[in-house]
Parts: sequence; C-alpha cells; structure tokens
Amino acid sequence: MAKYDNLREQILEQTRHLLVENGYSHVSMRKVANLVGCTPTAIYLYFENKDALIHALIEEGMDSLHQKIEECLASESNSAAQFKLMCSSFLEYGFTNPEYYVIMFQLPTDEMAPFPAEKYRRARRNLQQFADVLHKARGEQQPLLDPLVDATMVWSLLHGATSLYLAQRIDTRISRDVFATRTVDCAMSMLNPIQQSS
Amino acid sequence: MAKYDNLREQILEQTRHLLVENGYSHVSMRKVANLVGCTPTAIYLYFENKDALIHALIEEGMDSLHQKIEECLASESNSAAQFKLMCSSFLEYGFTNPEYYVIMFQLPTDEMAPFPAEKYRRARRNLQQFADVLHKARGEQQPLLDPLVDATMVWSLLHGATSLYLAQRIDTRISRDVFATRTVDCAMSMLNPIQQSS
DNA sequence: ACCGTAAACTTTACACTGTAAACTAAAACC
DNA sequence: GGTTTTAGTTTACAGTGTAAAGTTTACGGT
Repeated sequence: MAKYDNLREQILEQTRHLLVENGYSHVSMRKVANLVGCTPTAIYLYFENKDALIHALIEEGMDSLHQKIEECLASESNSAAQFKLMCSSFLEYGFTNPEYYVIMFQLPTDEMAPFPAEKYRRARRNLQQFADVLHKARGEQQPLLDPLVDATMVWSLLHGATSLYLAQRIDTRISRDVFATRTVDCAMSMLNPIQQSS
Repeated sequence: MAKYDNLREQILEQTRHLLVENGYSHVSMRKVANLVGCTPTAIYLYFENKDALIHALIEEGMDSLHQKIEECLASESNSAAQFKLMCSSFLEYGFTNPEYYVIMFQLPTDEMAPFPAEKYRRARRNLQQFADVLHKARGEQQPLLDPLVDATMVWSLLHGATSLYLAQRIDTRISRDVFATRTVDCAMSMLNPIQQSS
C-alpha cells in the first residue's frame, strides 16, 4: 500500500535540493511535491507544517557545523590554535553554505515558529564549545568574566560578519579573504580578557 | 479629482504603522490599502512595487539612525567617548526599533530587490562615521590598517549582537544590560589596533 | 471468503499573497 | 465642447500554506 519507498526521505532530499540550489525563498510545499512526484498535502503526513520541514534541515545544518567544529578540536592541540581554527571554520561554513546558514541563523523569527527548544539544546553545543575553548585558551588567567558572555561576544562578531557578508553589505574594496582574516584576528583579540568600562 | 489628500503620505503612514505594530511579515499591500481606505492597486500609482514601498521606510530608518549617531558626535567632545556612545546608541536603536532594524539590515536579500545603490550611499554615511571616529580616537597611532576594515569589524560585532538579541538567540542567563554593556566594551577594545596574525 | 479498520495517500477548497491589465470617472486644457 | 490626462477602481492571474474530506490499498480477525 506504500506508493513511494521512503517518501519522507525523498521529501527531505528534494527540499534540501531546492534550498541549496535556489535558496529558502524558493522552497514551497508545491515545488517540493512536484519534484518528489507526490501531492503537496502528502508532505503533511510526515511533517506537521512547512516550519517543521525546515527545522529538519536546520538540524542537519547544526550537525554538520558541529562536526566541522569538532574537527577543529581534533586537528590542533594548542587551545588558542583550536579557537582560531574554529573561528575561521565558522566563517567558512557560512560563506560556503549560505542557504543553510540562512535557515539556521537568519530566518525571520516573526514569520516562523522558533526552532524547538529540545532540538535547540543540541544546537547550543556549538556555542558551548566556543566558550570552553575560549576559557581554556586564556589559560589560568582570571575568569573574572563569565566565559559564556565572552563566547557570546565572539559569536556576535562571527555571526555579524557572516550576515553582512552574505547580505553583500561589505564594501567591495574589502576582499573576502581580507575580511575573513581580519575577522578572525579580531576574534583572537578577544582571548585577552576584555577590560570592563567604568 | 484627487479622491484622497496626499494618498502617498497616507500609504507610507499606514505601512509604517503596520510595520511597527506587527512586524514586516504582516505588511501586505491589501492590509495597507484597507487601513488607508483605497484599493491595493492604487498603491502602485505611488510605489513601483512592495519593495519600493519598504525602501521608503528603510530610508526613514537610515535617516533616524544617522541623526542618532550625529547626536553622539555632538554630545561628546572626546573622540573615544563619541565612539563609545555611538556603539551603545546603535545597539539601543536596534533593541528599541526592531521592526526598522529588520527591514534595514536583516531583510532576506534573495527575496527582495536590493536597496537601490544611490540611496545606499546615504546609508553608508553611518559606517563612514564609525570609521572616522575610530580613526580619530586612535589618535596619532599608526593607521597601518585600513580604518574602513576596522570599522567593518565594529559594525560586524554590533550587527551580530543586535541580530542575535532580536532573534532571541542570547542565553537567557545574560541580561540585556549586561549584554549591551559587554558588547560596547568589546567594541571599545577595537580601539587598540588589532594585531595581525602570522 | 468476507468484513472492518487503518494506513497512505489524493482531491478539493479556502484564505491569503503580489501585481498586471483593462476600465472608469473627474478634472484640466485648448 | 471635445480631448487628453490624472487618479483612481475592477477584475483577474498565478502563486502561497494548509484544513477537510474522499479514495484506494493492505492487513487482521472471524
């Protein structure tokens, strides 16, 4: 009685394809259905709604980013070097996977259901790893300031840089390489505990 | 023969109202038209399309942000103090005008026509001012590195922080005030020329 | 063998969206 | 007074997400 074999997987596959080829705005239930060969409403048998379908892809993205970050930890022993590699890898991930980056971090929050809390925890591993490495890289220096807050600063910088780059808001006189390199330098400077203002 | 007095202005007013009250996703040509009391297609007599209508509001936002930044320059004489005030004002602008911030800096670029180049120049005044003050605040220190690049770093940080805050991606254990203060501190640390990596 | 039920869909429909094309009424000009 | 221009309206099309109901197929039990 099953008309397709593993329709759910086919739906995900074609959604991923549409996303990567044409960007989020071109992902529609009807387009996905047409590619798969089923009817639009059949998708609702496997995903509660469009948001849930996208959330499945967000999870994929979070996992591949996580894996990329894990590799940074594995390929360097010095924690400062690890941190540096993590930063440049994050940037590279965003630059080379804009469609995934968009759904992971830039989706208009007021139009979309928030990424479910229980899945978000897995996503937050990424931030936590930044915090851990940042903390270690500073060595025995006084952890006066919450490492979580400082990791959030690093994340703000990296996310801001990626967002502006993807939105083509970076002055064209600045090359992509210079931009990325300087951003990483900037993040590295956050290894020195930031002095609090008066 | 004019059926409305200054229909264009009424359209802008109601669009602004819809944007601020309900966010970008609830701005539709039909809703605007209903509020104004005209037909949806009448809007096309004054704005080429929905993008052009939104661009008009983006311009408003850019201008009010510019004015806010000008005030920072006026209310402080020390350039470091100016810079600091500019940073915290930028954050405050984003935090308190999320709907404007979204259309100004976060609108999905692949769904929307880019902000027209000739208007964008006016928008870039803001970045240029950051660059100028940053340059001045560093005093006579060697301008080895392009101030534009460094200003872009500051902008990345501020934009990233604002985006993450608006998307409620900041850990709830971090209060808004702490987050803003630390972000500004972080931006201030960029006054020290960032050392380039090997 | 037959009947009931449940699974895996499809069909149809609704309320939205942006916007193109054609039509209309009133004012302005010669 | 007739013509053109302005300022709209009406109608229509192609697209969106998704709810509700209908259909087909397979399986389990008696």
